[in-house]
Amino acid sequence: MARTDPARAVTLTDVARLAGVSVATASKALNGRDQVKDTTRQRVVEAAERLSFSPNALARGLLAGRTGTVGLLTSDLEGRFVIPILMGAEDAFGAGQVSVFLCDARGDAIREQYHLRALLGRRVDGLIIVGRQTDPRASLGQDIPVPVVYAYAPSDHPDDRSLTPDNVGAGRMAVEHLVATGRTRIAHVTGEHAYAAARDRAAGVRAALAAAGLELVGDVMYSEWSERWGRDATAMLLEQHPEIDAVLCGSDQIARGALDMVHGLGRTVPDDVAVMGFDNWEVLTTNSRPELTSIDANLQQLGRTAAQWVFAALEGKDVGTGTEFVDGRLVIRGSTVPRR
Amino acid sequence: MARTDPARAVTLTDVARLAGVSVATASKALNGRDQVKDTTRQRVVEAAERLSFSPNALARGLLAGRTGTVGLLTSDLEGRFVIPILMGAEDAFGAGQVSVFLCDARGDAIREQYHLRALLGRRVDGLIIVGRQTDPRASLGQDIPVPVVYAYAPSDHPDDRSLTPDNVGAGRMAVEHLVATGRTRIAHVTGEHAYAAARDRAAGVRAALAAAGLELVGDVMYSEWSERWGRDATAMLLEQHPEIDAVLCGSDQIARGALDMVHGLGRTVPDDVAVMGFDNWEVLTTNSRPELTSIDANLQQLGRTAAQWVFAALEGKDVGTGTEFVDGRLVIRGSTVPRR
DNA sequence: CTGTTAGCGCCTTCAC
DNA sequence: GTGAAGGCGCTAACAG
Repeated sequence: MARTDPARAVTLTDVARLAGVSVATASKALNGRDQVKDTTRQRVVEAAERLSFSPNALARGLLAGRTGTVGLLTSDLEGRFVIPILMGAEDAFGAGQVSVFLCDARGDAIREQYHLRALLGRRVDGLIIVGRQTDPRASLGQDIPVPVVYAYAPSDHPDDRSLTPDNVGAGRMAVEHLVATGRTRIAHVTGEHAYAAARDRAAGVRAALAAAGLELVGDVMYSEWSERWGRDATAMLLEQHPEIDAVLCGSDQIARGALDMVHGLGRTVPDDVAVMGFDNWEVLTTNSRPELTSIDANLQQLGRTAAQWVFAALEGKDVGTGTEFVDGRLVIRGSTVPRR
Repeated sequence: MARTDPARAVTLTDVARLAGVSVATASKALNGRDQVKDTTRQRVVEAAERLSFSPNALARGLLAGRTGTVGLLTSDLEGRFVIPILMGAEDAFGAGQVSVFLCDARGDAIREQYHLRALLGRRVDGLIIVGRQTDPRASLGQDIPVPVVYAYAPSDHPDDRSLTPDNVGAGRMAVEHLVATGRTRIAHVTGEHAYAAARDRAAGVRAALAAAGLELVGDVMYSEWSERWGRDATAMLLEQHPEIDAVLCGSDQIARGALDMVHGLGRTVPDDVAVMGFDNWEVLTTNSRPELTSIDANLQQLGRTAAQWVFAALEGKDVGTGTEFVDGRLVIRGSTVPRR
């Protein structure tokens, strides 16, 4: 293991001493201030490199009031949503410029408070709160001393700033794609009715069908977000409505189950029946046979925007209030369009 | 959005003034030092609460030389391995006691150096480096001024401290389970030969078969870590070796493909053929029909141990050097044992 | 018991 | 150009 007792971290004082200047001069030299003779700067820089000096960001932050640090507080156990959001945020901040504290509250309000206190104590410059559903979540309140952006799960308070996928639009987009590929007898199998994501997508589906002069085959089928449900629902559908030519599923998991069952009942995808899902979870969509068309929620983009808002707010810009919706993106694969 | 210009964060000085004591006394009162009169402590605590004071961890860290902060530096894009490890680390540290910086180098050495500098500049107390394969990775070197533990991907330097899944043992464990359920004609379909995980598991498989007086059916089949390969390989296997009674797959993804193909060729799982995988990736294992037996790598445990080592090293304890292997855990589901 | 003093590492005035 | 001094918020050591 690396040296455990580092004697003492190297400080600006050490660099200054080695370069034979005062700390003030060393500071100026290293920070590109212009009131330093070139040769002096040279000496200081060399000394810093020789000691592999890295300035103490704590001391700097203490003085500056900025820490270059952001908290990402999530309740998304699996990391399925939070990871792309984290990556988007890193993109926006620039690697190494801003570091991100990632805390997982595990759906526990007490733990969330703990982490919140810890983050504020560490003087993060801003907070991004990531939920695991798109249903509004309880606001952290208005008296947090740093900018807060709610991502994925919007805040339930209108004065907060939130960013969430446009699931109504995603539902619409899905149906428009199916209609464009010539499908007219479309069913919708989705997850729990308790989830806004399920209800919103269904609303978009209905709207787009109406706009196309079509009707949904059967009712929207709500149940659990699982492959099992996808299989069961599809079996019922094909039994009751054999004329179906598309099963639009509320998630990629459900779609995988649907795909399975369509095959199991001797029909082909996409020729007899198109199947598509939502989320574009690649491990599911790119490994099925055929690969699965899906709507990607653009979470990385969402994370990038959230980070930009935090940043903008820090600079005193007004980023507004309320919830903004991020457009999804259609990813077409073999389950809706035959390879030619 | 929350208040953007916080005037100024509330400081111990504010609390002290409101309570009518000196900052030193306020500090002692809030930190449970015993040389404070009870009524005074009361007043200070009340003042702190009224102002919702939270101590500046930067200032504290500056003084103490400890920041209560750990860096988790990963190259695991998907977060599949890093998330359980992060959670284990949080468990070990205790929520709110230690905060974790999560940085994703995205497999880029330059970006890794950037993040490393940033983390050291922020004076993390320790580092956990998480790779995305179990193959040894380049050491960060011996002159990092804080304890470093390599998790999942061990370091290639013998003086570093590493923690990685015991894949040989996992392979053995898998075969022992299959043999215990009465299987004797076992094939092994796995991922890329370039991955130590694939080779190690295969070595364990061979060892356990030999110990049981059995032989592998055909050769170990190496190719890609995908469902597609699981399907293709299984089709070939059942064609060439129709006597097979178990397909042991190198990952859950491959196992899903195998399951698919066994069904597709009109055999039943687990009655005719048992199927099992590795990793216990629940979205795959618990949604198949039947559910998939797998070996869980105990990554959360791995994260917990890594964190404990960092912690121990910080307290000057010797945590040794070299690579330690974490045992896997057999998770039995319907794909190897029929429900009765 | 409480207050004063000093200093953690750094940066920013302000003299020289 | 360079150095000395002050202060960011906090705690430990020492006075009172």
